[in-house]
Amino acid sequence: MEPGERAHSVTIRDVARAAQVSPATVSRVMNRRSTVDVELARRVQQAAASLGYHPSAIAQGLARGRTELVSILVPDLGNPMFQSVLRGISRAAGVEGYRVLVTDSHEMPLEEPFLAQETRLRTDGLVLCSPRSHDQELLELAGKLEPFVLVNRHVEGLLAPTVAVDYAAGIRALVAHLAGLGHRHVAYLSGPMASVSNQQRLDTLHASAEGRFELTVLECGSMHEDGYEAADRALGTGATAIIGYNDLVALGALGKFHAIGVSVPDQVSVVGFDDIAFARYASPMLTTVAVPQEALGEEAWQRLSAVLRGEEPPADVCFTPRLEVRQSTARNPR
Amino acid sequence: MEPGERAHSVTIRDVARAAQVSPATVSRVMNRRSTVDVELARRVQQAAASLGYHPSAIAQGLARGRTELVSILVPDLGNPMFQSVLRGISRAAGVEGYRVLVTDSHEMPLEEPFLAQETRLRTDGLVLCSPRSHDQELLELAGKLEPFVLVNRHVEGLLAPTVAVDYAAGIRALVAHLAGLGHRHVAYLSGPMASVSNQQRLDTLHASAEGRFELTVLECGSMHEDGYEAADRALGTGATAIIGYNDLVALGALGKFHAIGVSVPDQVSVVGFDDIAFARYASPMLTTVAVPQEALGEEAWQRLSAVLRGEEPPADVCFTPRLEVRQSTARNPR
DNA sequence: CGATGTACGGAAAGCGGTTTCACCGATGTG
DNA sequence: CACATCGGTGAAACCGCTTTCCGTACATCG
Repeated sequence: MEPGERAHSVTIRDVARAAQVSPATVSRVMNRRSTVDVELARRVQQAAASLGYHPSAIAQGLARGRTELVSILVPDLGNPMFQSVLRGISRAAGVEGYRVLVTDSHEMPLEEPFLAQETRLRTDGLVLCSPRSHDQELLELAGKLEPFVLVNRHVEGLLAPTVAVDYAAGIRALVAHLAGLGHRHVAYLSGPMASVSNQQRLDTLHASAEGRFELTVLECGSMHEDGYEAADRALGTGATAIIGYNDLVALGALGKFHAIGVSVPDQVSVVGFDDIAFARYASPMLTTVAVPQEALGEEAWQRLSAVLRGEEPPADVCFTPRLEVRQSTARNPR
Repeated sequence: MEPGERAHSVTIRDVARAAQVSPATVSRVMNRRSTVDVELARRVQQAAASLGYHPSAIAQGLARGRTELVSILVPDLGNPMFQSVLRGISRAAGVEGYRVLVTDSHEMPLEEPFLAQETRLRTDGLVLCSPRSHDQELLELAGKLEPFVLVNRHVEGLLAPTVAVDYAAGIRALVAHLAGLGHRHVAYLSGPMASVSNQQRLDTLHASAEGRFELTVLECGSMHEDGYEAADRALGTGATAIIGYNDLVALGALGKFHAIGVSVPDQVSVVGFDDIAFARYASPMLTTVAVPQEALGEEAWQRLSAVLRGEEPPADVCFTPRLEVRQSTARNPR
C-alpha cells in the first residue's frame, strides 16, 4: 500500500470500472445474492483482489439498515462477573458475524440511561447487564432501547427478553448451609446500594435468616478492596460467618483475614456469590454460589439474535444457581 | 413510541419539515458548527425534541468518514490482563466520545489477521493487544490495519505507535530476587508457545539464570487451570521456586499447593507476572511483577487518538515493571 | 413462428446524514 | 451612494453501498 493511500480509498466504483461492469454487479458478486455470469464474476473477483477492495462496513450498514454490531452496557468492566457475561455474548455473537460494542457505566446509575441510548444508537441491539436504574426509568427508556435484552434484572411490565438468576434461591441455599453449620450470627457485606440484585439478596437474607441466626448488615461495595476493608469490621460485630455481596468482596475479606492472622474457616466462615474463576483457586477455596456467567451472556445473545432476525425470542430464562461448598466454611467454633 | 414505529424512522428531513427549514440547517443546529439564527435554532431544537429525533450514527459515520469507534483485538478476553487493558482503553476513549469494539481471537493465532482486518474495517482505528502472529505477517498486514497501535509487542521495522512493557527487566528482577533468596533450582511454567512475550521471558530467563540457578521449563499455558495442573509436575523436578508465565498460572499453582498440603512459601516459592488485582488478595499474597495494565490501555488510546486527530502520536513508551515482593516467596529451605 | 418466461446486468433511487456552493439581504466603508 | 463584506440559508452533491426497477437477450412453449 502506497503511503498516502487512505485505507478506504478503493470503492465499489473502482472495482466496477476495473472489471468493466456496473457497481450493482460488483455488489451482487460480493454478496452472492443473485446469480451473475461466471465470466463477469471472475473479472470482478480478480479486480477486487488486485485492488485490495473491502466493502465499507459503514456504507453497508447505512444501505442495509443493519450494522451487525450489538452493544453491551455493564456497570463495571472490572468485575469478573460482567467480563464473563461479555465473553459469553462476544463468543456467541461472533459465531454469527456480529461484533460487540462495550460500554462501562462505572457504577454511575445516573449516567446509565444516557449511555444506554448513546451506545444503542450505534448498533442493532443492546444487552443491558445488571442495570442500576430504577424500574420506572427503564420502563420509560424501553421504547428507545429496543431491541434489547435484560440480563440479571427483572422489571415488572417490561416486554424485553430477560435472562436472570434466581438470587433468592442462591441466598437461601447459603443461609441453609450456614445455619446447618451452626452459625448463630452472620454478617452480610452489602454491595452497591443502587444494585437491584444487592437489594434482592438483602430482602431474601432478612426473610430467610429469620429465626435461624442474627443478621448484621454492613455497607461495603462490590470490589476486592471493599471486602478487604470491611472484613475486620464484620468480625468486630461478633459474627462467625460472613456473606460477601459477591466473590470479589469475599475474596477481599479472605485476603484481609489472612493478612491479620485470622484463620478461615476455623475462626470465621466466609462465603461469596457468583463463583468466578478465582473462587476455586483461592486459599482456602471459597464456598460460594455458582452462577453460570458465560451462559448468561450466551442466552442473552440467543434472544437478541432471534429478535434481530425478526423471530420470536426463546422464553425468558432464570438460572437456579448451585451452592458450591468448598473450604472457606466450617462448623461454628463457638 | 407507537408499536411498529421503527426506532430510526424519524430522520433529519422530518425535523426539517416540522421546523420549516432545510435539512442543512437542522444539521447545523445539531452540530453547532456554524451560527444559525437563534429563532430558527429554537424551532429546530423544539421540533427535534418533540419528534424524539436522534441523528443516525451510521449515516453520520458515512458522511463524516469517521465512526468514533475503535477496535481492540485481544488473544483472550478471559485474561484479567487484557480485561484491564480493555478497561483502560474504554475509559480513556469514552472521555473523548469514542466507543470500543472488542474482538477476542481465543488464542488462535491463525485467525488473528483475519479478525484484525475484519474488526478494523468497522471502526476508525485498532488496538492490537499482544498479537500472536509472526513479525512478518504483521508487517504485511500493517498497511491494511492503519491506523493502529501495538500493545505489548514490539515489531522491528513497524511504524505503528507502540506501548510495551520491558518484560526482560521484570524477569531479571524476579531472577535476582529468587537468586538472592538462595534458590538453586527454579521451574518456569511456560505460557502459550505462540506468545511472543512468553518467548521473551524464556530468553531472558535462560540468559539471566545462567550461573545463578538451574532452570527447568515446563509447558503450561496461560490460565488458572494450566497452573493448577502443572504445579506438582513443577515440584517434581526438585525446583524450590516456581515462576508462572503470568499471575493466573501462579495463582493456579498456589491453589494446587494449598489443595495438596504443600506450604507456600515454606516449602516452595511461587511468583507470577502482571500483578492482577487478585495477586494482592491471594493467600499467601503473591510475589509478582507489577505491570501497569490499565495504563497500557490508556497510553494506547492516547496514541491512537492522536493519530485519529491527524497529530503526531507521543513517542513509544516502554514501562519498566516493578517487582512486588509479597508473601509467596521465601528463602530456599534446603 | 409469435408469445411467454427467465436470467442477467445497468441505471438510478435510495439509506440519513454533512458540506460545498451560490445566493440573499444587511451591514460597513470610502 | 456604489461597492465589497459578511452572516445566514437552502439546493444539491456527496459519502459508498444495496436494491428495485426495467430493458435486453435468449430459451421454451403452444
